[in-house]
Amino acid sequence: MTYTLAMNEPTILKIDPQQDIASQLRKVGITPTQQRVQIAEILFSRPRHMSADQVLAMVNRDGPIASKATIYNTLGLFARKGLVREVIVDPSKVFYDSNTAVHHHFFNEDTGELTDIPSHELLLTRLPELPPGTEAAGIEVIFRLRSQDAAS
Amino acid sequence: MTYTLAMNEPTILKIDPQQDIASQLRKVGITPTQQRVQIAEILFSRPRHMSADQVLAMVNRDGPIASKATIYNTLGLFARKGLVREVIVDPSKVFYDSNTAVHHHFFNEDTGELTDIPSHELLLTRLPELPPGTEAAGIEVIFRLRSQDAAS
DNA sequence: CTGCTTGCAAAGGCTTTGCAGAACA
DNA sequence: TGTTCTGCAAAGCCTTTGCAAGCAG
Repeated sequence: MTYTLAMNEPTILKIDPQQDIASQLRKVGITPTQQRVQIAEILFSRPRHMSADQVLAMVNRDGPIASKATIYNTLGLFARKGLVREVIVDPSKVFYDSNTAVHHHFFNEDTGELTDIPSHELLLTRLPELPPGTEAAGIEVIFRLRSQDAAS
Repeated sequence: MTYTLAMNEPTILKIDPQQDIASQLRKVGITPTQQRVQIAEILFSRPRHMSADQVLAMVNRDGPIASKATIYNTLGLFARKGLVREVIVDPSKVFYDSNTAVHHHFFNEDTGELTDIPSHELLLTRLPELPPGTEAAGIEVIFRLRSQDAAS
C-alpha cells in the first residue's frame, strides 16, 4: 500500500503568494510572463476552486490582462507542472484547485459549489490492488451533495 | 454515519436482462418504447460503462433503431430514475454505469477505460460531517491510473 | 535575434433544444 | 384521440487550434 505515497509526493509543489511569484514559476520551469504571473496571483492568493471562466473574469476585472486562450493555456500548463489539480465533477466544466495538498471534495450539485473535505475527516483503508500494467496517478473522493431545501 | 445507507438504499433499482424488460421499465414509471427497450437491453445485458456515443453505435449496429437525441433523452431518463449512474471522470464525456450497486472506479487516463473496484477492496472509514443544510447524494471514489509503458 | 507566448476567431466535440411527425395508451 | 416520444437539424457550451503579431531572454 505504498503507492499512495509514491503518487502524491511529487505533486506537492506550492506557490507562496507572499514570495515573488515570477521566480517561483521559474523554479518549476515556467517562463513567468505577465499573464501567467497575474493568473498565479489569483489562483494562489489562497486555496481556491475555480473554473477557467471564473479565472478569466477575475484576471480581467480591472482591464484586459489575458485572453480566454491564454487562460486555458496557462491552467493546462500549471496542471501539468503540478501547481494546480484538475477536478472533474461537473460534466460541463473543469475546476482547477490551487490546493495541492492531499484532500478530497464535497460537490453540491444544486449550487455547483466545490469545497474541501479536511483530510483528517476521511480515512481510506484497505486500498484496492491496481490492475496489472498500471500505476496510480491520483485518488479522488467526491461526496455529492444536495441542498436540503432545494426543489430538486 | 448512517447517511451512506440512507443515500444508497433508494438507488438500488435493477433491471434483470432475463425478465421482460418492458414490464420492468413500466414498474419504475418509464413508458417502454421500442427504443428504450433496445437501449435497456444493451445497458443491462451485463454491468457496463458506456458513453452516449457507444450506446448509440451499439443500438444501431444492425440498422437504425434510435437517434442521438433519443439516446441522450433515454440515458438522462434512466439516470433520473436510478437505473444507471452517471460517472463523471472524463471532462469530454459522461459515462453511464449500469451497475447500480455501491462500488467505485478505476479510470485509466491513457486508455479512457473505466473499470470497477470490487467494493470489498476499498474501505472508507471516518466519513466527514456534511456541510450544514446539505444531504448526501452519492459518494464516488476514483483511482486515476496510467499505463506503465505509456509515453505520458 | 530566436523561440516561446499571446490573442483572435474559427473549429471541434459533446450535449441540449425546438418542433413536426410518429407512437403509445 | 390526447399525450408522450422520436428524430432531425440547429444551437449552445466549454475547450482547443491555427496563425500572425508580440514578448522574453
